Amino acid sequence: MPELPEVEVSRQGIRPYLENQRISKIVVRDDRLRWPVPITLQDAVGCVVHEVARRAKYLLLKTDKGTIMIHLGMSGSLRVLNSDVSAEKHDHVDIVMETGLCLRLNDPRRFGSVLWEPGDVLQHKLIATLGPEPLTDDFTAQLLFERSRHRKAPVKSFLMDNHNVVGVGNIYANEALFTAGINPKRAAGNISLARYKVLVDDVKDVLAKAIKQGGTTLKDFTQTDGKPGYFVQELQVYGKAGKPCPKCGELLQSLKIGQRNTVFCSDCQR
DNA sequence: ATGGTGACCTGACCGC
DNA sequence: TGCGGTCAGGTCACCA
Repeated sequence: MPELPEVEVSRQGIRPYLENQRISKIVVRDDRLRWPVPITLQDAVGCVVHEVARRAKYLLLKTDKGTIMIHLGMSGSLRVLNSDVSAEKHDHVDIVMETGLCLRLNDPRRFGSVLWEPGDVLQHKLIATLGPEPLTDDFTAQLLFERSRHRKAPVKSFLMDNHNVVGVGNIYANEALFTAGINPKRAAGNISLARYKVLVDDVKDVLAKAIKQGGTTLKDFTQTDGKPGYFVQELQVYGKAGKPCPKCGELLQSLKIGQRNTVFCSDCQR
């Protein structure tokens, strides 16, 4: 589920229940996530969460002693509920607040992670080398253009590479390249500045729109039914191989780029 | 440095 | 009903 929009929607959803509240207990039912959940995570107990931030797809629960870093991987999701609600399958970690509410991570595939960084979280190994946030002014066509010169990797792989820009996952890479009219196989180094301008605008548009719409589905993070999820979006190409292109009617093609399913229109995307 | 691949996991789905 | 194969929204480590 999580691409950047869902992570941001999750951040907004959990924030009111965590900010300025003290952590009273952390329950780790299964520490076998992408990286083992560290024992030091318990250092967060007793701390007040003063900010719920986000960097790339990491949610950052900041305290005076350090930061809890949560990544949802491919299948993770978060809920806020009363801590006495019994855990279900794949409910691996609870961060229990003094209010009696807890943040509960469910992650069937265990590709997610929960880590503890006592120092500057932006210097953490997994975060320090990341590219700019797509929804800030740091993400520019000029940057993509310069970074991509002499690169022969497909533009789709280039766009999904966290070192160039964070938070563009498979769905939105497909969507943005479609909207921008760029063939996903085209070498990144072979795309003009003008076309990167279009692409950057379209990446921003599609992400912003998804966040906005995702927000509307998120009625109440404390509900136990209906997980806070993504919902059906107006996706134009993702998951629609073999169907007509929304622009020209030609059938959408699919192929694998970097092991990921890629859908595009061979007429509209050059 | 770059780019391509395997690996980490579970669950849903499809065809036999 | 069961079994095997395939696929899935991420991303790091490793090798040529």
